[in-house]
Amino acid sequence: VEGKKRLTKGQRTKREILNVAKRLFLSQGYTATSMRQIAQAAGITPAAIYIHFQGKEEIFTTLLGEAAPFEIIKNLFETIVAQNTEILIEDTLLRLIDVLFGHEDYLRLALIDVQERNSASIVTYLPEIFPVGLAYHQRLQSFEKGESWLRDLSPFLFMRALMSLISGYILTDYVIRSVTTVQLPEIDWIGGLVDIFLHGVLKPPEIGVR
Amino acid sequence: VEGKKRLTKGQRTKREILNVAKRLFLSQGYTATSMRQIAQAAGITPAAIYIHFQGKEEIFTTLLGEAAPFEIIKNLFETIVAQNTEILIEDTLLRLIDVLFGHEDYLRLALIDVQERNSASIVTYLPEIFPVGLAYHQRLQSFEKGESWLRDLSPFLFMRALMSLISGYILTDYVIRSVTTVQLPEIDWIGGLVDIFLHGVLKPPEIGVR
DNA sequence: TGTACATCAGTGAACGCGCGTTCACTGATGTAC
DNA sequence: TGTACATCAGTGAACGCGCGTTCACTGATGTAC
Repeated sequence: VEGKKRLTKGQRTKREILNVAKRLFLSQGYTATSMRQIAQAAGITPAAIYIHFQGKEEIFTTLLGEAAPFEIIKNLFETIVAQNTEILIEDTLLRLIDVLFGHEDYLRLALIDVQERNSASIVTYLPEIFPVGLAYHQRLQSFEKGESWLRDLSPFLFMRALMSLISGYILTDYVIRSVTTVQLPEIDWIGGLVDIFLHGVLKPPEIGVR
Repeated sequence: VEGKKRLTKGQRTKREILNVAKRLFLSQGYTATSMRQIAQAAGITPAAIYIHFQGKEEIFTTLLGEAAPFEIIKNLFETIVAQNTEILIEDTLLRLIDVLFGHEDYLRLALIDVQERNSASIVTYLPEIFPVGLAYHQRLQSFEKGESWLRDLSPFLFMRALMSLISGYILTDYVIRSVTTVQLPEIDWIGGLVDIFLHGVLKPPEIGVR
């Protein structure tokens, strides 16, 4: 009945090592975090870590593997439906940002990986995510043209614009959160950015003509 | 006449230290780069570094200070002119991306700073750049309304959308450059992204009405 | 239920090594008379 | 032009320290008969 709690002592320790290591890596980076720090935070000696992991390297890669939300994202793109293009894109972006912020740790770990370990972990997943994006773009194009519909854009450009929006939002979010000197008004940022993505910042040149 | 080359031996060594340190920090990160590595690459002993800098810390902050292009960006926003809103925004973005890619090292150093040193160096400049952005937005709004003009957006939202576009473009550029498995078509990425920023990804809902 | 043995999950000390920084010293260059 | 001295730009050895990892050992727990 307690099911989930039926872990051996070893498994619980391994879990604890991963938890504290994640916290330390995120706050200090990979190189600056030592095995002794991890051991102390987990309440064991450094040598005990080597019972559960081959070394520091394996702790980090295990964390990266656990944190990656690629399956969820893939599933999101493949199954999402809506009544027209506009709402579909809007929904997709809102949910995508939701997923990514629910896995914010992954974003930061991946950034550490790229920065300190010359390894682009995202890159290994990218060939997998690519066809998903292209299929999604095709679905967008096949909508009835009575409602608002997609402009004739290169699918690659569309995908990159989408990725730029997401990563740009996340990056500016980091910056904004660390600024305490400037007081920003309360704005529905995501809604606003998605709106700009859909309709642009300009009004159409002339009214009633075009 | 040779003017620029009239440096003392000490000044030349200091310059050399900065050059090699920059290269090492960018490729390995801050913590993973040692003073011995810097000294060896500069052709001196570690102790000699302390003649020119107080320590490792000062080398890094000096590099950050030298690399920051904030004055150029400020100047860009304040002096740029064009015949209408659309062209002005387009020009601004193209030049902004140009400046930032000309100072790509700064972007990476700033990222290292945020990641490994818990210090947001951008943040110290932000209060300075803020009024510049607001003034720019006001200029955009004051254009004659005969041509294409700006939608009625919050200036803060507009600025963030602009920052998102820029940082998103740069981030996706990193990723794309490290992917060698997928062959991408040749596209005018910047032009395409700016176009989407201006007009959105959707066609207007109905033709001839609105 | 009791005993013998294997496995599990650790400890504590040590390995060799590289870290950032300091310090006493040194030869070359510049300056004053 | 020659000499005395100060400053510049380093060297080489050492400081104490923390790093990732290994190794011999140990007590607790699980299993077999």
